[in-house]
Amino acid sequence: MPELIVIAGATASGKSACAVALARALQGEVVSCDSMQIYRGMDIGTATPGEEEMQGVPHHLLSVLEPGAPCSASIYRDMALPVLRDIEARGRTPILCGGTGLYIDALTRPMGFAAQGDGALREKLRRMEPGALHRRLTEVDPESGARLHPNDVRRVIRALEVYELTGKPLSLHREEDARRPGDYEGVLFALDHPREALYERINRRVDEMLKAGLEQEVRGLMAEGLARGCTALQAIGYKEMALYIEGASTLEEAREAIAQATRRYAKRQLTWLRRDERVYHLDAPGKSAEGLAKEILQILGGRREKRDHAKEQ
RNA sequence: GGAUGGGUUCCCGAGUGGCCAAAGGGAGCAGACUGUAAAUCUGCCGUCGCAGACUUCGGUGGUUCGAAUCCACCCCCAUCCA
Repeated sequence: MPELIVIAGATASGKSACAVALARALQGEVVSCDSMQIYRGMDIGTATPGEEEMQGVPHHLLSVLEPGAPCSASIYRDMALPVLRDIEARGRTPILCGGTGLYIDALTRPMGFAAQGDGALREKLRRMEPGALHRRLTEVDPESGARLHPNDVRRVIRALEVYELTGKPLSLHREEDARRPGDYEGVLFALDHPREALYERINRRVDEMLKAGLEQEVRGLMAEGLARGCTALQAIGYKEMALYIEGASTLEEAREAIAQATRRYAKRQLTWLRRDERVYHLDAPGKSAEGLAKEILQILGGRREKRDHAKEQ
């Protein structure tokens, strides 16, 4: 299984710059792994790197979907695999960079994602009350029933959906997946900051986004008549700005709400990364992107040595 | 100076004699996560802890078997009158 270098870490931890520095050192190209930067017209609020930040390094999977288009971990993987293979075919090193943990796993862990979502079926299930849904799941798939909290309606519905669509319980799909290899062996790096410092960086970044014209960006998207439930409008920064633009909040309230939602998001990312045993945690404070890239190269070198060693034995 | 309304645990906010360490929400912390993942969901949340104990509801002093809740005085805040 080929290795895939992944720059992970919470939002605002400095991933983009680090990925660029590493790409320059490795003759590599950056592949974004971000569920929101993938959308067109959402550059400011998602902190999509601009020309200058990219420093000539090719970037992929940024701004490639229409904001109204659906996306999912599975769709993302279908788009990312050919990109990764193309980069490799050209003799260059892909560097995955992004904060969407599930998307990272879609490429680096064996995940089948069973059946495609079925809107009508979901709609039908959504009409049932949560307790009944959960009881039904427990009947057809006791394992998933035990694993999922009755209030986790979204996942309960998905588990039921998978069963209805494939005739096989989700837990069985997961078991089968676990026996297959993933597409890549992920080598993940997280840029760690003390919590307070990270929150400080987030606050600063929100102010910068506002200054850079987030309001105009959101107005532009709204003018396109996006459906209220679409992916783009569930992005942090966008839903809050939409409220402000509609007059439901003040600008100051929107700013605070964005910063707060971003902090909570960062926290969830940290939880996700903490339980991922593959992650190399790098102390980021005070270090340049180049310095961090150098550390990563050292770790990669060490891994290679170990691996070659093992082969010789 | 007078009148009225208020001061509750990090914040907002319920609570008007025992069922109150005190509803609810927010924040914070921790966790989950297989086609919505920047989404969605869960737990903890005065202190120590096993039971239980201890300290809290602006301050002080009362009434009472018992007070965040009643009384007195005081301090602050808001609005109105002067």
